[in-house]
This record gives sequence, structure tokens and C-alpha cells, in this order.
Amino acid sequence: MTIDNTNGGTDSRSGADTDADTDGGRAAAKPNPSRRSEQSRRAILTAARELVSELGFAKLTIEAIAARAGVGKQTIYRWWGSKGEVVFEAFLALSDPGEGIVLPDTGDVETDLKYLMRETVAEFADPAFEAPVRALNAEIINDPKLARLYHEKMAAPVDEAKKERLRSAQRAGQIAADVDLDLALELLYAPLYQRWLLRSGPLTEEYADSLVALTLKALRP
Amino acid sequence: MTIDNTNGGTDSRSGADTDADTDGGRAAAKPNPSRRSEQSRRAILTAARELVSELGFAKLTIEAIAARAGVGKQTIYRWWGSKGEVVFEAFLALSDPGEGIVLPDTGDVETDLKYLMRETVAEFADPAFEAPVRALNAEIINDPKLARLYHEKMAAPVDEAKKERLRSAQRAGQIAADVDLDLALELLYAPLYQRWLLRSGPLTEEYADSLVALTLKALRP
Amino acid sequence: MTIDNTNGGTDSRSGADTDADTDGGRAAAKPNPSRRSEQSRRAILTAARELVSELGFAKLTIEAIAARAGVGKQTIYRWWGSKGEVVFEAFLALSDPGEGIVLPDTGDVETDLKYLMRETVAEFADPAFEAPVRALNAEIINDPKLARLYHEKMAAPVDEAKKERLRSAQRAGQIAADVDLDLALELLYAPLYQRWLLRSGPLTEEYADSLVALTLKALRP
Amino acid sequence: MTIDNTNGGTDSRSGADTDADTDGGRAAAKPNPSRRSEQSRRAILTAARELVSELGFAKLTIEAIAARAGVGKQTIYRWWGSKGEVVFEAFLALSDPGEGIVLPDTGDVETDLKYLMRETVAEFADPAFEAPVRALNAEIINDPKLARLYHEKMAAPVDEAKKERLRSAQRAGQIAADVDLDLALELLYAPLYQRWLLRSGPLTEEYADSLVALTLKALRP
DNA sequence: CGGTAAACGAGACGGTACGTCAAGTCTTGAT
DNA sequence: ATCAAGACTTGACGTACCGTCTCGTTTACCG
Repeated sequence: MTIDNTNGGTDSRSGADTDADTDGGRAAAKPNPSRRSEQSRRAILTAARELVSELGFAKLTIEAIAARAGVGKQTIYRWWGSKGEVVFEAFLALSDPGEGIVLPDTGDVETDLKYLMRETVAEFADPAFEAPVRALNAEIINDPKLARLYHEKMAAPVDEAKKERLRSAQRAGQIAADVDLDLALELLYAPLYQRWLLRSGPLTEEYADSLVALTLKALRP
Repeated sequence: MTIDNTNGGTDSRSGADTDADTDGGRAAAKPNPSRRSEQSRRAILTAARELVSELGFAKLTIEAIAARAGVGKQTIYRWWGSKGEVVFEAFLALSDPGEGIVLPDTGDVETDLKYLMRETVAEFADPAFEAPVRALNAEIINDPKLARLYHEKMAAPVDEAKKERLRSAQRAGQIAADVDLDLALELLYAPLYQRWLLRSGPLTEEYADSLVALTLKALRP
Repeated sequence: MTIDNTNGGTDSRSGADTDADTDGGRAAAKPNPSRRSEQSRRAILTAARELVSELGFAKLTIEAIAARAGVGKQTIYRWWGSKGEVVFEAFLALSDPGEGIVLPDTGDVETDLKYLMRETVAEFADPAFEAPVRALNAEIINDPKLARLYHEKMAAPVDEAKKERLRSAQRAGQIAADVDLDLALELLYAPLYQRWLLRSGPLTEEYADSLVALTLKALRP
Repeated sequence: MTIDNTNGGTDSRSGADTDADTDGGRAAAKPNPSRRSEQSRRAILTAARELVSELGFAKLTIEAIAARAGVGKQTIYRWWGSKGEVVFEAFLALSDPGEGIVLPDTGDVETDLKYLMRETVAEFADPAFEAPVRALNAEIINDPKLARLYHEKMAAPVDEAKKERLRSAQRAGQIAADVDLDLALELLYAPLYQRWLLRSGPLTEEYADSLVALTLKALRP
């Protein structure tokens, strides 16, 4: 984890709105982040992570998080705006890779993509991954703010690494130079993700291979 | 979301299920579907539909449905196993097209697909469509049973129509004959759906066009 | 203290009130007393009585009453407006003597009053009596509604019995015929009650005797 | 209500107490009264007084006092043991007459007492007097320590002045020489006080007059 | 007269209880 | 027997204060 600044990351109030926040007269209190207990923060995040795995997101309660963390409920409400935010930050802390992500590059884009996609299929089959990620996605559907955070903090770094691999393929002449890489990524991953998330079909390695093959046909120069 | 009730299924209308069930000694009640009040059923479904649009799924309550429908809570619990089931059946009743769906076929698959995709983009931008469909998808994520029902009752017929159009394109030599049409459909729709559902990017007509163009490149003979 | 319910009183059993209340439009719910659970009511009252004795009124909580009574909090909030009302009704149920109170009448008013007053002194010294009655009085000070109820339901019958004894003394020529009996009663009891309630002095049998002697001097024909 | 704090008393000014206390090893802090901020003390007392009038004692909170006084909560907890103590000292500071109280003495005890009692009746009717005094009395009921303090610091001086007037009447032969003046005072005031405090009856000037007349009958030589 | 320990304002903390809401179950007439 | 109505137990909600515990920041005493 990178050294934290005052903001701390998930702070919901620093939302999309332009936080000039001169506070013309709002009654709401503004907790001072510099006095925040790092110990409590970590205990809450840990408890949240554990409980999501144990109960699933829907059955998770703020009270249970507070109890497990040995923390007053107010300490949660003071720093997070919803159950979703807590859980999201818990995931964020977990998944934070620290530095850059580098994907394998054997020189053959098809080989590498098939490897990546098979890996993703395997990951989706892991029950420890399943519950929390489903929970997060279900929340994202109904919470634009969370969606934005998710894409900024969690998806973007990974996507950037994948696009870097595609750029390398472009340089190698394996993919057309004028292809929109964002679109290309969606073509590759969205079908897979959707099958898993919405259970619209079986997820096998063969499926992953077919998907890569078909997509690469579209991307070829 | 909850495991299940005695009924064993969401579809309350399929009374002819496996209801041989002479019940050897279980204490649980077995409501007799033949005595069911059709009027109450419709009032509940209508109330559910209205309330999902007004409040969203998360803020929808069984009590509110019962109140709006002028119905006792027990009448809902008697025939449905969860909030999700009620709402799903409400959608189902709404979207039921009765008979087959036929998509336009001008002879040029690119034209037709672009039209279809632009139409989908427009539909996704309609607020009246937004709330309930997001709600349904959020539930599907965490409820395999609901997912199965959704794909069987709602998605399948539409998908079949789309595949029929692709088959027509295959016959016209515009799409390779050996393409897996399910996969093709996913390539086309999953990126669009994901952008909307998970808010991973802007949804424009240009995007739809690019998506069709790129996908068709993959499908070409 | 609390606003009020339509009933306007603590005694929930007196359904025959003046309940003209056609309800012009208030949104508040009106629970139907005929469906009330007598078992829960009694459990609540019993728990309240016990807990006041154990903890005192100030440390008594609605939650504790509900827990001890094996009852949901809502069931308390549904039928009573405040902690004070519950406790008051608990006392009321306890102290209800059913029928009329008759005080001893030896023919000599001084003897009888001294006996009565000494009895009162003894009662005040009983710890089981102390906590709840202090609690009730403390509430009465700040709650006019409760005060009215107290005087109507609990004090009035006892006072009437005492006045009857004084009337007997008037007939016997031991007390002036034109004395205001309410005032006489206050002269007798208020000093004693105040010493106990506000702890303004020691409560002894000698004090009771002196008080009776002095008061009777004032009441003599 | 709570037993006590280290300080041992409500009167924070009596710094010279039993403060030999060299403290052999207790960990508890001993705030040094000489460093106490007189400004904060006054702000707290003022805030307490205002807030009791505005909200009543029950709804008064330490936090509100601290906020209104512009003071940290700890500053209150450092010097007082309970809400009751703060409020009591606030009253005490208010009512402190500085020096001795002298009551009118026209030579006729009945005239003077009726005047005094009517004045008391008027005082009781003043809403500014009502809230805080009721609050104080309600606390006294459940707090022996507060009761003792009240009688010592607030009641005693006034009672002494009244007894002085009665002594004067004894000297003038208007009251029997052997009358217990404490008892006499109670006979006079307790009925009035009780009517007001427990709302047991209307408080009028006529009532005050009758009370004086009847009591004097008991006190006559 | 400058250093230092206290008291101070502020407010975050672990808690308890509040009064409300809804869940799902159970009971009572009415149809 | 199902229905509308709604009281019931349960449990979580989000809020208000509790009394304790740091935080810097004055303040006043003492060396």
C-alpha cells in the first residue's frame, strides 16, 4: 500500500462534485481525517472482507462489521457512506498491487491472450473470489459513484496493462495499428465476464480459446 | 436470494410441475393453486412493477407491494418466495411478447445489426427501462435460480430471433458458415451490455457502429 | 413529554373512552386494541415492574423491558408513548385494590390518624416501595399528563377513604364541621410526604405523632 | 445519581477541602483547582442555566452544554461529576443572595405570612422559574447527595429567615412558645409546594390565605 | 523570562440505547 | 380455505450522547 494521504482513498464526500466546499451553512459535521484511527480503519476493512466471504454482501450488516472489528458503529458511519463503500475499500486494499502490472509477452499475441483468458476463467471458478466480486458488481450496477471508483481504482490499472500488451502486438504487426484498443479489450473480455457474472453460459478453457481466436480475427491488420 | 420455499420454483404459474407431492407427513402448508385469486395476483404484479420503477428494487418492500395492491402480506408470501421472484414475474408478464419475435432483414447484415444496436443503445438510455432492468440484473448476479429463469423465459426468445437473423446472413454468405452463433452474439452484445450495466464507458451510436463493424470483421467468411 | 396518542391516556384498557376520533387526516397508524395480545401486555408490565425495582427508573430502558418480557420493542412503542407510561401502568396494575378502601375507625380520630401516619412512615422506609415510587414522582414532576393520571387513578381512591374518616370525625364532633377536608389532608400528609420525597428531614414515628397532634389542633372545632 | 467522583462534592469552589491527599500511588488524575479557568466555569454554568430553561433537564445533554459554552467536554467532566451537579451549581450561582435574607415584619404574623405565601404562589406561576426548579426537584428525588446539598446551600438560608419571622411572632405572643418551628414551617409550606410540584391541585391566593389561617390556628398559644 | 506541565478546545473513539422500518410468521374475522 | 388486515418477534437501521481518550494550543507557574 502506498503511503496514505489525508484523503485515504474512498472518501465518498470527495465525490464527483467539485468540492470547492466553502460550506455556506451546511449543518453536517466534517470529521477531521488527520485524527483518524488507522487501527480502527484496518480492523473495519478486515472484518468487512471476512464477513463478505462468510455471509455474502446481502447478508452483511454494518453492525456485524462493527462488532467483528471491535469498533463503534459511528466510527464506520463517520468515514464511509454506505456498506458498499466499506466493502469496496476493503477490496481495494486487498487488490492493490502496489506497483505496475506487467503481463507476459512471448512475442505471440494469441498464445499470450489465451493464457490470460484461461487464467481469468480459473480465477472466476475460485469460490473465494466469487462471493466478494459478485457482491461488488451487484453494487456497481445500482451505484454510479461506486462504478466510477471501481473503474478508476481497480479496473483501470489492469486494463492499462492489457492494452500495453496489445500495443506490443500492434508494433509486432499482429494487430492492426488503427484498432481502438478499448474496444478490442471489450470484445475480448466482455463476453467472458458476462457469462460468468450473469451466468449466461458455461465457462471453459475451450470457450476462452474460441473467444481469443474469433476476436483476433477482428483485430488482424 | 433466500434458499427456497416449499414451492420450489419462482414460476408460480407452472402449477403442473412435479406436483404429485401427496405429502407423507410434512407439517408445512401446501396452498392449493386452483383456489388462488387471479385478481390479487394481478394487483400484486402491477403494484410490484410500478413500485420498482418509482423506488428502485433496493427500496422496494413487500409491505409496500401489499399495501399498494390492497392485499395481505401473507398472500404474497404464500405464492412467492422472495421479493426478487415477485418482481421477476412482474417483468415477465410485461415483456411477454406472446408469439415469435421477428427482426428486420434488409438483406445487408451490417445495416440491420447497426440498426438493432442503435435501437438497443436508445433503449438503455430510457429511464423507465433503466431502474427495473438494473434491479433484475443485480439480483441475477447473486441468484442462480433467477439467472436460469431469466435466460430461459426472457433472454432465450430474443436471442433466438437474433441468431435467426445471423443464420440468414450465413445463408447470404455475409457471415462464415462455421461461426458459433452464440459466441457471435456475445461478441456483439456483451461489450454494449457491459458498458451500460457496469457503466464502464459511454454508450453512443458511434460506439454501436464500431462494435458492429469490428465484430463483422471477425465473422466474415 | 411525548406528543400523545389518540387515546390520550395510559390506561389502554379503557377502550370506552370518548373515542369519537373519526380521524380527519392524520397519517399516524391507529393500532386496533381488540387484537392486542393480553399475554404480551402482562409480560411487559411485569418486566417493567421488576426492572424498576432492580435498576431504578433512570437506568431502566425500553430495550431491557422488551428483552425481559420476550417481546419486540415495537410492541411497547405501539401501545405506550413513553417509558413513564409503561411503568405507570405497571404500578397501576399492581396497586389496584379492586374495590373500596376502608380505613380503621376506633372512634378516636387522633388514635386512628397516628396509626395511619405511622403506617405511612413504615411504608416509606421499605426499600421495595422506595425505588418505584420515587421514580414515579420524579416523572410526575415533569409530566402533567402523568400527574393527572396519577391523581385520578391512584391517589383519588385513597384520598377519598381518608376524607371519609375525617368526615366521620366531623360527625363525632372531633373536627370542625366547616373544615375543608382537602386542605386538612394536605396539612396532614404533605409535610410527611415532602420529608420523604425531598429528604428534607428524618422520618420517625415521633414526627408522625407530632404532625397529627399539631394538625388536629388546627382542625378542632 | 452516580456515586461520586474523586472530588467528593458538587461544590467545586471548596478547593481547601480535605486536600491533604498526597496520593500514595493512585493513578487517577487530580486536577489542580488553582489552574482552573474561571471563564470556562462561568460559560458552562451560564450555558447550563440557559439550556435547562430551553429544553428541560431531561433533554439537556453534556454535549450541548459544552457546545454552547464553547468548551471541551472534558472540561466539564474534569470538574463536575454529573449533569445534575452542573445544573445544581448553575442554580446555586444564580440564587445566591450574597448576604442574609430578611423577611417583612409588620408585627402581625398572619398578614406577613399571607404576603409571603402569595408571593410564593406568584413565583410558582412564573414559567422562567418553573422548568429549572422542577428539574432540580426531580433530581433531588433520586439523588440523596444532591438533596443534602440543596437543603444546605439553598433551602437552609431561606428557611432560617422564615423561622426567624416565626420566632418574632413567638416573642409577640402570636405563636405558642413551645411550637417546633421546623414542623410549623412544613405545615405552612409543604401543602403549597406539593400542590405545585406534583400538580395535586390549583394554586390560588385564596388557597394560600386558607392555608395560613388554618396553620396559624394550630400554632396559636 | 523562558521552559514546561497543566488545563484547555476539539473531537474521535468504543459503547448503549434510542425510535423506526421491514422481514417473515401468526391470528382473526369476512367472503 | 383463501383472503385482507394487521399484531407479533426479530433484527438491523442510522442517530444521539455517553464517558474516555488523544491531539495540538494556550496559559501560568517556577526554576
